[in-house]
Amino acid sequence: MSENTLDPLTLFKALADDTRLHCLLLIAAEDELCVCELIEALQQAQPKISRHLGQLKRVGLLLDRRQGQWVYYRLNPDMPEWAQSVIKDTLAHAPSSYATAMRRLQTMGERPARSVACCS
Amino acid sequence: MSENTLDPLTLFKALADDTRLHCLLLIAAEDELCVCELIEALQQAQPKISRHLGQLKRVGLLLDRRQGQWVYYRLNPDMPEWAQSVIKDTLAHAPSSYATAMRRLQTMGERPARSVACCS
DNA sequence: ACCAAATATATGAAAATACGAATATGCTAG
DNA sequence: CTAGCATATTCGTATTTTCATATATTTGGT
Repeated sequence: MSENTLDPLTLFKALADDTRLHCLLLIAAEDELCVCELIEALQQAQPKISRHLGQLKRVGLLLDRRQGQWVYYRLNPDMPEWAQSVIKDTLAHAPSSYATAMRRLQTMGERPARSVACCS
Repeated sequence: MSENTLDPLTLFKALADDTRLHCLLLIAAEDELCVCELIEALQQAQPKISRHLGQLKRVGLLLDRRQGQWVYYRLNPDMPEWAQSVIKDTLAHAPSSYATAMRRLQTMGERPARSVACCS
């Protein structure tokens, strides 16, 4: 299905776009986010966010799960160690740019309830 | 002159090309390499190598010094901590692809003498 | 079954990037 | 100063990537 081993070039290409990088960093910081939250945080059109999330998923950086009408994305825990380190290092550096998106996220009303699938 | 603070997006864009990534990793592994060594190791045309090295230098990842007819490139020690970590993590992962280039480098005859500029 | 909300995908067009070929620059030797 | 080697840059083109718009899919509610 999706390519198995993530190589450095593929990782860096995936991170070489503003929208993708922000999505990934926000998700890494928040553990899990749904598409509508990313749309709000980054103030970007829905197809744009969705397309980029799709790419990140396809190269093995993200996993998704559907809960009702929402789709939540999280880091793929099977990502190679070194790739996780790269993301962690980048996240720690935390430039102001991504703090802005984070603020929008936190002041966002109506965030879908993250109920851990209880009753199907 | 060159932009001062290296942001994540700029770093990842710089690493999102096969030639640039290989150049950077080889240089990181060898401390310092001249253009002709990279040409040999990567088996790429001279203007191509030169152009990519120029980009890496412009964003602040590399420094160069001229010694006679040769130009040696090395990592910029003033690069932010997190960026150095990213490179180090990637290097440690060392995919087979870049081992090939490394081998070409080591079996390369006539490598210019790296004499630390003694007599000018 | 039908409608609305959330998300995904397809389709060109526009923008960014990379490339080869030719040329320019800088250095050394004679 | 001329020739030759190593490296850099320019230029036009080809390739890749991104985008907006429209459309499809999935789910929940009525």
